[in-house]
This record gives sequence, C-alpha cells and structure tokens, in this order.
Amino acid sequence: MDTPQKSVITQIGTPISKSRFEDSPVFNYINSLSPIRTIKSLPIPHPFSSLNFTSPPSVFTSPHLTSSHKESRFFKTHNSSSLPPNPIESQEEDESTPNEEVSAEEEASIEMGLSQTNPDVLAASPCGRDTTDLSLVPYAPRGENGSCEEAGMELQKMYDNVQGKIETPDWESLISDASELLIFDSPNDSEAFRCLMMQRTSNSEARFCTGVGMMQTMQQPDSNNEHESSNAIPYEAVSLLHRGVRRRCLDFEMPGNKQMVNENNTAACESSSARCVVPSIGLHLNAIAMSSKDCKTNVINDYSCSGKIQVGLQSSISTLQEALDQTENETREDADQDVPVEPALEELHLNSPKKKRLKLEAGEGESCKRCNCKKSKCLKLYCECFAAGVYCIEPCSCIDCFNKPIHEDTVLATRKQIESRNPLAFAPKVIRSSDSVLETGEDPSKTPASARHKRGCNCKKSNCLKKYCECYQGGVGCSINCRCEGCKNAFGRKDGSSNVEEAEQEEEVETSEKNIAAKSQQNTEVLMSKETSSALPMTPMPIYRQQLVQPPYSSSKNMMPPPQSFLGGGSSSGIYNSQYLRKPDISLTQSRIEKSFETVAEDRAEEMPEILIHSPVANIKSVSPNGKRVSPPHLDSSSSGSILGRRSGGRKLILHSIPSFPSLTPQH
DNA sequence: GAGTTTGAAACT
DNA sequence: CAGTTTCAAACTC
Repeated sequence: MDTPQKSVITQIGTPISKSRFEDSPVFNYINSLSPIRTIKSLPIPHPFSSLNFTSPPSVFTSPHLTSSHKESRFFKTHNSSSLPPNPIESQEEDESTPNEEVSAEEEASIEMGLSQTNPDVLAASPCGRDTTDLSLVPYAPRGENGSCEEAGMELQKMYDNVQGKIETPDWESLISDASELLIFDSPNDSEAFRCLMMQRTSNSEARFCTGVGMMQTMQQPDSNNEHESSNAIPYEAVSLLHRGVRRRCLDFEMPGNKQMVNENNTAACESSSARCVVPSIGLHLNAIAMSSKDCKTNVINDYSCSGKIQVGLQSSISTLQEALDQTENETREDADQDVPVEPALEELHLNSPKKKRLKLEAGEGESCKRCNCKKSKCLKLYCECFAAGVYCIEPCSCIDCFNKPIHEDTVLATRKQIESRNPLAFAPKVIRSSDSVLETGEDPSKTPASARHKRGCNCKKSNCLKKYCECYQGGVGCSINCRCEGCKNAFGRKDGSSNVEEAEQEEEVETSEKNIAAKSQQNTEVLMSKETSSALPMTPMPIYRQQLVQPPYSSSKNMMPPPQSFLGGGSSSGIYNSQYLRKPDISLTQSRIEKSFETVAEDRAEEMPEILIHSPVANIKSVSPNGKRVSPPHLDSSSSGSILGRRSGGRKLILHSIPSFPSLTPQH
C-alpha cells in the first residue's frame, strides 16, 4: 500500500509541487541540493541555517539558561514563523506532507541514498524541521502542528487529495528517519539540533526510550489519522521514540528498523550515542555516553544498547535496496516487526535474573543510562544520567528525581554550578583521540590505549580489573594520570604494559570451557546461520541476537570490555557530543575531519564485527576483545559473507556522511 | 533481592 | 590539596 501511494505521490507530487514550491525558498534550496550529496546542503546558506542550528547544542552542551531561551525561541520561530495557524490542515498531515514529497522525490530519483537523501530533504524542508521539532516539543502548540511551514501548508493543500490516501504514520516514520539521517550526516548542526530535540523530547516527558514505551507506541502504529488527539500521541510517540532512541540511545532496544536504515548509513546506530559522541566517541562511539554512546556512544553508542536489537534487525537488512524498501515500509515494519521483535528480545536477553545488569551493560555505552539514585536527586554526578547529560527516564529507579524535563531549570542550574566548579565535569570521561590512531598508525584494534580516561582512575582494590575502575569501564587502559594501585587493567596498565593479550588469554582460558560447551550448541546455530545467510540476505535475527547477547554471558564478567569502550570516549551525553563536535572538530581542517571520520568508521568497522559479525563462528573464536577486533577481517566469508557485505555498505554510507561533516565546518 | 564493596563525587 | 563523607554503581551472596 505504502509504496504505491508513495509512487503516486512522487509522480504527481513532484510536478504539482513545482509551481508552488518554487515560490518557497525552501523548495529552491531543496532543488539546489543534490540528493546524493549532502555536502551541498550544508554549504548552501539556506534560510534555515539561521533558524535551526544556530544555537543548538547549547541546551545540553552548556547548561546555560540562555540555551533554553534560544531553544524556545527557536521553536517559537518555527511555529509561529510561517504558518498561519491552519488548524485544519496542519493538524494531521502537515508535517508529513512536505517531507513526504521531498523524500518521495528523492527516493525516486535516487536509488541509494537513504542517508543522503533524507538528510538533505529534511534539512531542506523546514517542515521537516518543524515537524521534528514539533513532535519533539511537547510544549509547542502542536495540535496543531499547524506550525508547519508555509511551503508545507501549501503543498499540503495541493496534495491534500493525495495525502488523504497516504497514511501519516508512514511519513512520520520517514521523516523521523530522515531526521535521523540528517542528524547524523551533519555532525555539528545536526548534533546541536539533536541535543535540542533531546531536550524537547525530554520536556515532553514522553519517554519512549523505554522499550515498553516503544512497544506501546508501536502497537498503535498506523491508525490514527483521524483525530489530533489520537494522532498526536502516536505521532509524537513514534517520532519521539525514534529520536529518543537515537538521542539517548537510551533504550537500545528500540526501533531497530529505523536504526537499521541508519545503520546502513552506518553511523547511525552509534550515532545517537556514539555519534553524539562522534568525536570522542562515547560511551562510545564514545559511550556510548561515544553512544553509544553516543551515539553512540554515544552513544553510542551507543551502540551497545541498540546493538543487540539493531543487529538482529540489521540482519534482516542487507542491502540498500532493502533499506529503501524499509523506509518505505517503515511504518509497516514498525508495527509488524518491532512489536514482536522487542518482546522477543527482551525475553531472550533480559529475562534472566541478571536482566537488569544485562540491560545496563547493553546500554551502558553510552547513553543509555539508568540510574538508581536515592539521595542525590539525580542532580549530582553520582547520577549516571545526570552525568551523562541526559534526563532520567522511566527505566530509572531513582527516587525523588529532579533530573527531569519538568525541573529543567533546576537541572540546568545545577549543571551550571557543577561546571563552574569543574568545567570538564560533564565531559566524557574517556577521551579517545582518533588522531593518536591515525598519527601513530597504530592498529586501533590493538591500541585501546589511544583512548584514555580523562582524569585517570584511583583504584585501590579492584586492580583496575573491574568496572569500579572508570578506565576499565571505559574500555581504556590506565595512564600516567591514574593513581591506581596494583593496576592490572586489561586494556593497558598504568606502567604502559598492556594486559590485553594476557587478559584475553586468561579470559579465553576461562571462557574456553564455556565456549566449548556452547560450541556444540552453537554449531547447530552456525549451520543454520550459514544456510540462512547463504540463502537469504538477511540472517535470522534470533541467531544474531543470541550471539550478541551471548558474549557477555559467556565471557567473564569482568574481562569483557564494555561495549562502549570500543566506540569511543565519552559517549555519554548527547550534550557533550555537540560540544566536542563543535570545538575540536571544528578546528580541524576538512581533511583532518575526514580523517577523524575515517577513524570513526574504522572504529565502527572494528566494532561492527563485534556486534554484527558475531557470526556463530566468530563468536566462539573471538571472545576476547582483541580477538573480536582482529577477527573481523579474518572472518570467513562463508560464515559472515552477508554480514561483511553489510558492513562494507555501512562504511560506504559513513563515508558519504563524511563530506557533509566538513561542510558544516565552514561556519567557523 | 539484599547486602557488601568500591571508588568517584562532594564536602570540609 | 588532603582527608573525610556521601553516594550509587558494581559486585557478591
């Protein structure tokens, strides 16, 4: 259904829109853009620039009160700016319409560029922005949505007929995807914007991060076109959900599909967490928290979180074409796959008594923080959420939590206070320097040392072998900065010796037995996976999931490097990501930026193997961190052929996004 | 799930 | 800056 509709729209819409579109600067801008080349979009001074990202990240980045104002302003501008409140039309499909058209056009025109196309489109279309914003902004007079842009309105009117047929949800998802893409593609602005969105989202208090939330949302996927109320919820929920996931990477579990699309883009997954973290790489991509953390790593990083699900989902998507299809069918997929999938995953992975821990581990990376604060009100760095620069969400078990959008002022004030005391307090704890890898030419896989804990640890009893150790937790070796005693950090001792191999060996020894036992089990799975992979582009999700999940189980608790660690440094907070992007990266020359990106890509690649390439075989063989990292290239085509293909594809996409990044830099 | 351990954060 | 206390995550049972 969707596809045909779209096609209709595309065909019809394009011609029709032209007359009207041309009038709007936005459209012009869109036209000027090459769907494939995101780069273009950035350089081009579009009306947006002023509106959108000017002061984006401020919100989280630096909890300045002004930031909030800016944001509000930002939103106001959008909302009020152009649209004469047209409650009627705007209500439901305003948002979707414009974007849709554009996306449709672009999709039609471009076979590939999911990532590129959408981002551009979004960027180009104010409506897209607005939509996003609106959806994100609870406070914004949404019902209205009316706040779409003129162009959107006009278009909408024009296409009203067509649109009527179209289901908004699809578009919404598309939009959200596009937004994702956009976000990822344009590190700086997007980042900032993301942050913005984040706040807004949080404000909305709609916390979709949680799988549950998702589930709920997903369950009502399409429906609702009719009333605002009904629509509003689903729309926001869905869109928010997606965004929320990206942003916080919070609940990994979520929108696999969406992310998958992104994933094809590659950066995406991590992105949220990691990405946010791109530079540092958060809790992964820097943890995660670089997150993923962020992004991811963020993010990623963020990766970890989404990793499980994503992987599973990814397995289902091996080709761009698929991705495209997916985009088209997103809604459907969400409804169909996500719902069932999520629960399944949860059960698979999280039912065990260790559910909580596993969850945390998965999400640790980055950004997926879930605190359990009782006395700090989540307003101190004790609180992981607060420290990560994110609001607490449902999954948190905190008591008397003030780290919520409602208490935005308090949060910001507190943050400010803490920052005044320690400007780097909210900076990623683990700083990964892409430069080090590049410059030294070190093998990233063997040099976790390239990333270091910002201040170093102070461990006394844990020997830096447990997560008590922030270095270890961050997946980095101890450094001169550390004041630890009896350091045995598996990622690198303070004295410079690396225990990684040793640790691995030990771990392997420990796990070998387990693995052997598991091997027999997995053999069956392996065979299945091989068969499946060979037969189908996508591998059976269950297998991948298991594998993904398994590693943590099988491996010794302590020895397994936190997922985030691979992604990068402090993924943690989306907030910071923007900062990092702006400050360090901005200063970088384009070439250098590219390099960094490449590094990221490499890291990703490294990472991907871990997650994606957990073919049964690989899994068995490479339990240890190194093994995983090194193994990827060695993977047998037989076992991971499809995966590799995907991987390469992912990289390719990442590279595409690279150009866009530099484009942002010009601002400086 | 409760209790313990641990080390960062906060405080003095 | 050093010492102490508070805190929540990590870990153990």
